[in-house]
Amino acid sequence: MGIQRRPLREQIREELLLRLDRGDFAAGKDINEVVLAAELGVSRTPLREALITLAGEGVLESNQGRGFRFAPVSSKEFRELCEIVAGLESLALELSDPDELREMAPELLRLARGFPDPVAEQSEIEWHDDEWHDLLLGRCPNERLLDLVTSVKAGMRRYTHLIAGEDTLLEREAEEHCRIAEHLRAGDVPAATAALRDNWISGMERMTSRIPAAPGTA
Amino acid sequence: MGIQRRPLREQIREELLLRLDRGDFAAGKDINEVVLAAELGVSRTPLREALITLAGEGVLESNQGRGFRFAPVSSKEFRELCEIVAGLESLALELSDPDELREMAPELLRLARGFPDPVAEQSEIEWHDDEWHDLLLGRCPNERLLDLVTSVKAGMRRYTHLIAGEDTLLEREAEEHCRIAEHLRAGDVPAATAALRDNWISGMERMTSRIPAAPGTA
DNA sequence: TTCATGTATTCTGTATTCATAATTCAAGGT
DNA sequence: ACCTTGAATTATGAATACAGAATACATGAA
Repeated sequence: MGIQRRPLREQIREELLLRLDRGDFAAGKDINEVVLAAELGVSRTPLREALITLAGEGVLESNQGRGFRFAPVSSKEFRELCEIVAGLESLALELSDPDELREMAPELLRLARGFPDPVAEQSEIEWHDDEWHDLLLGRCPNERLLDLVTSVKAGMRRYTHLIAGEDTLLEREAEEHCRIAEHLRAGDVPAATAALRDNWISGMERMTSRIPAAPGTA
Repeated sequence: MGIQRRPLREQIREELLLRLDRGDFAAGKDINEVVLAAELGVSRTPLREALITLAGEGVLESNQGRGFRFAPVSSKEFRELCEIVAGLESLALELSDPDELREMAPELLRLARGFPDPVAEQSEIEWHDDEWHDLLLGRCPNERLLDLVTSVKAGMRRYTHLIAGEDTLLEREAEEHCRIAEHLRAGDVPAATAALRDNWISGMERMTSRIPAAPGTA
């Protein structure tokens, strides 16, 4: 590829999401723009542009005069996000060409089975999960829908690090992925859609207990 | 209410959406930030913040070095947006409390019937339609979902002015709204959901013919 | 001691300035 | 005549500067 020339705001946005994954930011804590800009080696302007973008995606919240903060986690919001993603992903599946889905099923199955690798890195696992879902939706012709899914999932990143080191959760996940892939291989899209919904809803229920109740935990 | 103190970027965003509704902007035409900022009486900074927000919502698109432009309309995108909103609104309906929906049904019916008012203003009609859908979804407990619907609908505003003066379209719309409300009154949420989906899909098909094919029409 | 009030400080929100990429147009060469 | 090339112009992307709101703190009264 040639020299990449992308707006700083996008690079900053990605860097912030990365840091979010690493759990660098205390949720609910105000962001100091000057400090963060200095840390990133950029000026406040593109930083603020990135912050505004993230606020639009629900990753951050902004209050007049008090700037931005990483939105505190709450089981209610997590539930809401899961419901949304479940709806969007199953919609994407319904809009995909059934034949192409069937073609893709073996690959999906292979990926799902190779899930609980020996002792994979945590970040590796999360990436793996994302990749599986991306592959699943890749054939959906509705590009706006795919963008939307990506955007909403960005808002869920605050919750992903909570599953750190939970092997049982991941096994259940892999199991359900297999089931979805099986349905697709059989050409039964409605069943696959239902299984996908279940995947998100049950995942939500498994997670919801480990979300701290009190919002203002310093 | 007290004194309103909101960031300029939000006010600017709304003003731009308003102008979009009025059809002030030629789709596909580049936006000159200096000129527009002067026109609005603000500096480029909050204007750019609003533009970035709108780009995140899909109303605008931005290309490196070439700034922002109102995304050209395309029947493909319109179809995609309709599919998304249909999915999101029916999801919202499914997540609502059936009893509350039934309580609300008479009001919905009343509004739907009062639809094709004598010779209402175009903007009035659009507002009326929005209000009906807002009322329909108002009882959904998933706040994030409602925000998302609002955001996606903002991206559809570029298409609303295309229905100007199409009475038959509006009549069909009112008719379908009645049908949805009837289902809700009967307590049949699945049927209402299906009707809502149909409402969007058929609306899409009715509209799709009047979207100019060529993107670069000055 | 506790609460209220005034002041100082910090940080955001907005404006302005600067640098550089993109576009336009004209001149020269094929 | 047409294409290429380069300078000039224009507009964006980014940095800096400024004004005002929000917060913290200290001082004083009840």
